[in-house]
Amino acid sequence: MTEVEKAQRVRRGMERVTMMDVARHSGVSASSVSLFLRKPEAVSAKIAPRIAAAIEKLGYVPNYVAGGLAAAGSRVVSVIVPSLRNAFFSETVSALEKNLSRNGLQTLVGHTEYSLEQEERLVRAALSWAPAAIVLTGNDHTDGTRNLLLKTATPVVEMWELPDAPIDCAVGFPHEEVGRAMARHFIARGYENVAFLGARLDEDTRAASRARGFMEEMREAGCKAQLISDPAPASTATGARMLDAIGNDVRAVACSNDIVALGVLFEAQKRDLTIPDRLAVAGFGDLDFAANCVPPLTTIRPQAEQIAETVANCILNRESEQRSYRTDFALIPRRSA
Amino acid sequence: MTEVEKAQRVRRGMERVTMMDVARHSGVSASSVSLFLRKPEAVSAKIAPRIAAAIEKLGYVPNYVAGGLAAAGSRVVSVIVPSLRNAFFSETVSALEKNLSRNGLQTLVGHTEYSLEQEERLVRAALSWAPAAIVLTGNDHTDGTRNLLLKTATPVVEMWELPDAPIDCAVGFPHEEVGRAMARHFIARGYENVAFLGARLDEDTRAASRARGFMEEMREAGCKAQLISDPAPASTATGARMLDAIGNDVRAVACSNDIVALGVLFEAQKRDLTIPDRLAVAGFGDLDFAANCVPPLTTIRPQAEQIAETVANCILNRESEQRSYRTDFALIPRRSA
DNA sequence: TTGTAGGCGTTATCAA
DNA sequence: TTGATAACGCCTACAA
Repeated sequence: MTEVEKAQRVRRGMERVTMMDVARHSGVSASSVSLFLRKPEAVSAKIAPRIAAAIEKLGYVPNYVAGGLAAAGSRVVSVIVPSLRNAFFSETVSALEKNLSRNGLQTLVGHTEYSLEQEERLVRAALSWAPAAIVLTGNDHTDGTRNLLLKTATPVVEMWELPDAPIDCAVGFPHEEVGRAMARHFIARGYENVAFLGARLDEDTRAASRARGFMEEMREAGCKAQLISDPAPASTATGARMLDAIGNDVRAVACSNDIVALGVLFEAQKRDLTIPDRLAVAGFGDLDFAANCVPPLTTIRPQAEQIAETVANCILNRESEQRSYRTDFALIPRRSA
Repeated sequence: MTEVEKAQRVRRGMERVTMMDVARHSGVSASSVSLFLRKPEAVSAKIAPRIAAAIEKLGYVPNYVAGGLAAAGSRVVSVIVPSLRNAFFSETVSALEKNLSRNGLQTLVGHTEYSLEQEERLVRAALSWAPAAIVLTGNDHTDGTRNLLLKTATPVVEMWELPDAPIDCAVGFPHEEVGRAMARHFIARGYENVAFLGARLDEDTRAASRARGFMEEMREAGCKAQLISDPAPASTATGARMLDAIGNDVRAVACSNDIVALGVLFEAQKRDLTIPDRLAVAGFGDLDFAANCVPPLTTIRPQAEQIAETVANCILNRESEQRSYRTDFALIPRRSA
């Protein structure tokens, strides 16, 4: 069979250019090719260019599947987030991918749509790839997920939250404290009748923690605080809708996140409620628009990049096991509250 | 070695529960276990429960790496997008993942940050996983990428755009027409001095196509149209900044996308420019806030879900090769323009 | 219906 | 430095 014929068969998916083909073509053994691919300097200057030329000519693409099997462990990291549509997580995944790919690791994403059962299914599938690590969001998992993960040797990182009993590593910050910080900000400004507007709190346990911290701190300060909750996902429409549910005498609202807060801003504008004089508004996330909207939004900046970097470090330097890393967050006061 | 000992070794990563272990434990052969896993009904009612019990007890997780090698083809689909931070693509990836995982396919994402060289690297890595398919964004690729993909038997889908010469399948819509549609809308409303505000047009070739279509249609109608371009990524800040660059007599602006348009809305509000009386604004994307902002935003709805579904179909029904599928888009007129 | 044998394309271990 | 050889864990014939 000529090389042209082989190329045709390859294109039709009947065959595939293997390391052995490269070896034959350059007159060396497959092991030398393998060695060249992993440590080019370990092979003599005589055959290196021959191998390189053969790879180029034959269009050889290494097969990581076979490599992973032989080496007992693949170069993929499985990242499981609640939703990619959520800016926090798409940003985290984005930053994580950047950090990992720099080190030759690839990212396999899954999203749970906030379902713990779906998460378990994804974890099971992820484990099937013998990944270099598994990254999960939060600390709320089914028993099945937990058992699966406790039983495996695969490094596990839980992110965006700090569990009391981490499965392995954890990177995040305490959301209750975020809620408390926002509450103290409100108290300092003299807002004594306030509300928390929460979207999908049953599923978004991090937002629920923020709500809890906020409510507690407020009540401990003797303020009147009500918790509004909408089962719909966070959106500007949800924010606008929740504004209907609060009493006329509420002076300030803390929102699930900036999207919800933006909805409140718009709705307030429609109703001619002056912000912050008539109603103060705060969000969470410091998304792109928070600094530019009218008025600019008081919010909490959570440092998604720092989380991603720390997670990547956890995975790359495996010496540091079973540790929890706390990342920063900062309250950014702006004109809206 | 007792089972407890084995479990310990597994946890330490020294060993792994294989199909053979399950087979031994349930007193059948490995092929029966394999068969059970793929076609549970093909195995006798006698041994099926025994196998199931052993899998459960041993915590067996199938190894897709080995499976993929033996079956010559893995169950991953590699999806490469410019950026996950961009709502269009995170939504597409999200919808795609949903459609694919329903059919037992997993999603491997990569993002290029709008670099064609990075895309080539990602394609090379993707190919190494012997994926079931590769999904790319747009039709602008390096020669290397194109050659790599032309040479392989792996199905390729280009999405979000309709190339003149697709590599394999393509799913999307013509962005020039989107720009023209927006221009016609402006013309119908009597806006005769207009501008296009483009973010990162050198890299975002789809936005550039929209800009081109818009400008051409406008000029063909004898209107005055200027093209503003900012090298920064699309953001509200970029939108606000670009508003500075247009002349005082411009009556309407079409934006790269809704985020940029939102920035314009905010900036206009700061300057007390009434919208749409003093300045009409239109976006692209129909993002969450477009219907709720003040005033609501005239925009183009691109149907990311339809794209994702069609791409998934292309991958799942391989009979339909080398076809281009055109997806819908619609101009949504709202108060801003 | 169940079991046996061979092979998928690499990597790791040794010996030369 | 290089090359032969044995895994890696599973799937797919084929045989029983």
